Amino acid sequence: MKSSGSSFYDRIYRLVGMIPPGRVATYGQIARLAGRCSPRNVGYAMSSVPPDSPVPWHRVINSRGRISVRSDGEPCDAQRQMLRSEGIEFGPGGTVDLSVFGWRGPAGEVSNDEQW
DNA sequence: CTTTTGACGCGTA
DNA sequence: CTACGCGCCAAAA
Repeated sequence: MKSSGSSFYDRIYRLVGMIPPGRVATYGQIARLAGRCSPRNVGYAMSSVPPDSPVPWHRVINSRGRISVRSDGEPCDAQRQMLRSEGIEFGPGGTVDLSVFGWRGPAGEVSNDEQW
């Protein structure tokens, strides 16, 4: 398979890449699944996500169900549109109902066929 | 090698 | 509901 072993970043990308459409995961969620309980690293990893990475980073938002903002200080409008396109609805203020669109985790995706 | 930063999480006020 | 501070780990300079 692949000479992975890049770093724990690769783990983040993989977890994010397994998020099903119409679902959103939080940084803390990814951080926990990644094995490291540092939500900051997840955000940092996302920001470090190269444009050639097949990682739907737009499906990763903060625990409050809000879209994160970049260093620019303004959230990516495109991200909100993409999530909206996937069937995710935003409440007043741009909040997402994690109780409905919150990703249950790899347990709800792994079909025993997905290998790491 | 050390230091700074970084798309966060959570508790408390 | 919002605002502030602390904690966390890793990568980049």
